[in-house]
This record gives sequence, structure tokens and C-alpha cells, in this order.
Amino acid sequence: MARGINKVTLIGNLGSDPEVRQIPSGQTVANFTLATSDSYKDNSGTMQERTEWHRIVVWGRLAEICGQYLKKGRQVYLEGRIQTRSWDDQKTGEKKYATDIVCNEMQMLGGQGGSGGGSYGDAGQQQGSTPAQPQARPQQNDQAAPPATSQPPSGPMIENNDKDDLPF
Amino acid sequence: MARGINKVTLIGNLGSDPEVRQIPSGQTVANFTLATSDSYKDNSGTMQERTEWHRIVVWGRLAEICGQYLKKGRQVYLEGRIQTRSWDDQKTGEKKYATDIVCNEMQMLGGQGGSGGGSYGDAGQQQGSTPAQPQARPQQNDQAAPPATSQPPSGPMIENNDKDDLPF
Amino acid sequence: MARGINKVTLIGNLGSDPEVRQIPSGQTVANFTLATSDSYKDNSGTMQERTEWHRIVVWGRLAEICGQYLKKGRQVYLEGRIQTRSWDDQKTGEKKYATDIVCNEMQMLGGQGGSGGGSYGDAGQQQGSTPAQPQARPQQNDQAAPPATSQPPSGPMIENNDKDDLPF
Amino acid sequence: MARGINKVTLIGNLGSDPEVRQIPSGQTVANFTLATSDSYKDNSGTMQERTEWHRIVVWGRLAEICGQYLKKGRQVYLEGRIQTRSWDDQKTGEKKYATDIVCNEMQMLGGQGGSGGGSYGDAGQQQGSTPAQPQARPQQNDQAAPPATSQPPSGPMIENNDKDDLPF
DNA sequence: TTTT
DNA sequence: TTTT
Repeated sequence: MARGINKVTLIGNLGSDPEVRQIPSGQTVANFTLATSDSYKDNSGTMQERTEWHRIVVWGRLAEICGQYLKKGRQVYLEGRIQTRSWDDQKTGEKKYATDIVCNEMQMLGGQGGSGGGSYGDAGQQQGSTPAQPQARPQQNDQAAPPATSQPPSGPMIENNDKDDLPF
Repeated sequence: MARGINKVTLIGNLGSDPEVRQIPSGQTVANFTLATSDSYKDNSGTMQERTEWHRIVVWGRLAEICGQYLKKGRQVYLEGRIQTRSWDDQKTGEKKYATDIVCNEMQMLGGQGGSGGGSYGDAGQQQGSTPAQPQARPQQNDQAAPPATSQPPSGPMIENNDKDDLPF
Repeated sequence: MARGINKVTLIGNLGSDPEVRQIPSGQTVANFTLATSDSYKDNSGTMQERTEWHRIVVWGRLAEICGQYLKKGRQVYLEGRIQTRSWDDQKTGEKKYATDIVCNEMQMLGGQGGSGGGSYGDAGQQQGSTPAQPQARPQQNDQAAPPATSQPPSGPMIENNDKDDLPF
Repeated sequence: MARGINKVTLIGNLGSDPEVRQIPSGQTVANFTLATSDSYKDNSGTMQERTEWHRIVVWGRLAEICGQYLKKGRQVYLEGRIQTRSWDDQKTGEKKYATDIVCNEMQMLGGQGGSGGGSYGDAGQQQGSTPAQPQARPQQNDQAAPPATSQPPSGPMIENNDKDDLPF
């Protein structure tokens, strides 16, 4: 019996429209980035703003909802878990890492062209009863050569290549 | 005025003793890894366990407490925020990323050689009123030659070697 | 479409063994109390401890698990939502209120006669996709007269009578 | 050393303008109610909406900010802890209970006549380092005759009358 | 790349 | 009524 808690709560704004795809197995996956900002006083006492960018991954029905209702700039509340993937970079032969937030609950906030708010959660995708979730990441940057098909075709270790070797 | 929430809640076990250091400014920083496990049913319906490793960074008084009381294997509850750092790898010329959890509350759980439990939080390090936090270990790899040391080279079942240029 | 978040995270110790019952509909419900303690400095600067008692309600499969594994004194992690019930007190004719935590995730911590830890969540009982949960509360105090049957037989407004008209 | 976690996360709308007062000690306290709504499927499979009302208490600088910026209807994100007070009702001689959320972080969301959003937290009022917080409005009902005033007599869809001796 |  |  496993034990552990791995939960993330975010409120921020989408940095891009969600990219929604079907993976070969038929599962729907959505990817987008989310910016969370916070303020703090620096050593000289002046307020500073710090923005953190998160890579969001959403599966199943909730992915479809994100694709339908979320747009760049939209403010949302998200819950999920942290997941770090690693792969061997073909070019340099180095091991690379990327950390995603696998989202299992989403709620639209505020205005921003939104038709009001809405709350969505997944039934049965939380900790302790999660269907196997194939690893996925957006391919938007895998332009050039080896298009690596369209998806996470290699299980937990995702081979990533070319140009851009990580985040957004 | 910034707006946003970036919160993480973890319960897991330390993969290594905390490494506590003073940075030039005099600030204390502690680093350790934490494993969170959860169970899920795979597509064939059999239970699977999945372990996620998190890089934890703690500042100030709480870092000292972690250094004093936490040991490899200890079960803890942590709260913090996600923070992704990036740097240019001197060797390959590539941009690299690492995601840390900057912890601002810690609570010891269960036994494990512990003197019982205890709850510790930082006074004034939460969102919205955070003292400027110098980036921890951000440049350690920016030198040409692999400084190697200075980071968590250990932990159960985690092999660390020259190949790896990032996490644990 | 509803919008809102109502989440509670607790780590504490059971003040009593869980009381597990079946309600007429066949649903299983468990009730117990949980103490959460925290320290703070009072105005004179001395540390004080403050204990808060929570009334926990658990439904379905998770209720059965609580009944099986949890005992008075056990340390647990719980997640749930706040729910306040009200009813008219028969004796005084006044409106009464009681606030429960409806738990949808539980994790055993530490020792206390426990066989280690374990993590349990409900599949599909979280916000946004919750099966109708009949209101329930422990009857342990409804000794005397009108035994009020054995359970929440009156929908959302629970009639409560006699002697003790509220919490534990 | 105390151990325990008692945290609440809410997103909802204010049911009333905050009522801000100074208590004799000079501390500022703000009170308001917050509605959180969520949807669920009832036994017949139809979607139902459920609204939960929370009594919010805020102290110090954050109370002043709430008084300045929050208005009835405003959508906010709140964090805090659960606190149940009890007192002896003079009229009936019974023990009464009320559960509040003591808020230590607030963030305005969405529009609603708001000047945008903002994030506010208390520096040093979280678990583990909390200044002694006097109980707010604990005795207001302890007088023989219903003082009535002094408390949230309003809010959307909330009828408040002499019958009620507690919450909103 | 977002937002205030 | 719990726990340290």
C-alpha cells in the first residue's frame, strides 16, 4: 500500500491556448502553460514581482473541457500533482528532466472573455485511484527532423530530440 | 499587485540527509530529496506503485531545524511552492532546467528514529510577503568543469553519476 | 455550472474509534473526531498549544477502510470539505448548527499500533462529481428517549433531540 | 511541540460586505460570510447544486485590506484554519457551537467591481508562529436578550431572524 | 508566453 | 476525547 501526498494548487493565467490531442490509445490530452505571479519585498525593501511558469498536462474528459473553454490569458484554479519526466537527449547524450503538473481539477475564474466560471474535476483520477496515465508532452516544438510521431510513444521515458530540448 | 497561487503539499520520505549550508550572505539553506509514492490501477487493472522524487530547498531558521531533526528515511509533511530554475550548461551550451520545491512549512510525522513529531513554519516567508530569497545552488553547474560536489549525491535507489547533469 | 472550492486538509489524531454504520439506503458511514494541535506564542511571548476538534464523516468504501484500520489515537492525514448542517431543536425550538468535515481522502501516518501507513481516496467523490451524500451524524448521544431511528432519516435537515443536542 | 495541520482553502463569493471592527486591545478584525458552490449528481443522475456558507474571520492588517477591497458578491480565494467556538446560551442554558474560518491569506479573483485582483497574506500568522488571537465576537450572543446586531444580518438568499441564534 |  |  503506497503512502504519500503530492498535491499542487495553482491560480494563474494561461500563457497559451491549450493544445489538445488524441494519443494513439484514444486518450485525450491537453497541454498548456500557466503563469503564477507573486510579490515579495527584496532586500532593499522594494516590492518585486516574480512569475513562475508551469507546464500543465490534463487527461481525459477534463482535457476536452480545457480545450473547449480555456484560452490564453484566462485565469484558472488548478489542482494536480507534480510529475518529473526524464529522457536521454539524443544530441548530447545527456539525461534531461522536465517537470509537469498533471491536473485533475480545474476551475475557471474571473472574466477574460469567459462565460463566467465553472468547476470541473475528474471522477476517479486522483491519488490512490488513478488510471494509468501514459506520459505525454506537447510536441509543438518538435518541428524539424524526427517528428517523433505525434506522441509519447515510449512509455515513461520519453525520447526527446532536436532543437529545443525542454520546456516551453 | 501580483495575483496568483503556487502551493505544494507533500507527504513523503527523505531520500537523503539534509545538506545544510550557509551562503555568502549568511543565509542558511538546506537541500534534500523527498519521495512521494502513490498507487494506481494500470490498464490491466493491477495495482501499480509510482514514486515521485522532489528536490526540496529550505531557507533560514526552518533550514536549520531541518538540518537538526530530519534524516534520510524520515516521513515528513511539507508545504511550499514550485520554482523552476534555468541555466546555460557550459559543456553543451544548452539551456537546462531544474524544478525545486521551496519549502516554507515542515512537520515531522511518525516515528523513524524521530523524537516524535513537531511542527514548524516560517514566520513571514509565505506568498505575498516573502523576503528576497537568493537562488540556491543555481550556478553550481555553470562553471566549465563539473563542480560535482555541492549537491545531493545520494539517496536510496538513486544513482548519481557524472552523466547526469541535473536533479539528484 | 457551479463554481467554488471548499477543501480541508487535516493532520491529527483520532479522539475516538470510528463508529461505522449502514444507513437504510445501504450506504456505509463512519464518524469520528480528530484533534489537530498547533503552537503559537501568546502576547507574553510564551508558547501555547491550541487543540481543535473536528467532526469527521466518511462515506462508502472509505468509511469501511476507516472502520477497519483507524483507532483512537491514530495519526492520520485527511482531506475533505466543510459542511454545516442545521436543524430545529425540539426542546428549545431553536435552530442549531453543526459543522462536519466530509472526508474523501485518508492516509494513515506514523505508528500507533498501525501496520505502517496506507493511502486511500475515493474514486469519484470529489468536488464536481460527488454522488449524493445523505446527511448523517453519529447518534451515539441520542440515548434516552426518541432514538430517532438509527440514522439521518430526514434528509438535509436532521432532527436532533434530547439531552445533548450537538457535537461530541 | 505540537503537531498537526488544520488548513482550509476556499473559493467563493462574499455574502455580505465585510464588517470591520477594532477590538479593545486595538486589534482589527473583519467578519463576513462566503458561499462556496459545487455540483454533484444526485441518485437519479441529475445535476444538483449545493451551496455551503462559511463564516470568515480575519485579523490585523489583512482585516483592514478585506474591509477596503472586498464587497458583497466579490469572488475571492481564501486560506485559513477551522476554529470552533462554544459558549453557554444564557436564554436556554445550552451549550452552543459555531465554526469559523480564521483566514490568513486572501486573494481577489475575477471582476465584480473590483479594481482587478490582488494577493494578500499575513506575515507571521500561520500555523506554528501565530500571535495570540483573541476570540472574535465570541460572546456576542451570550447576553440574555438577543443583541441581534453586531453580526452578518444579511447576504444573498440568507434569511436571518430572531429565531436563529447562531451563524448568519 | 500570462495577468495586475 | 487525541497527540507530543
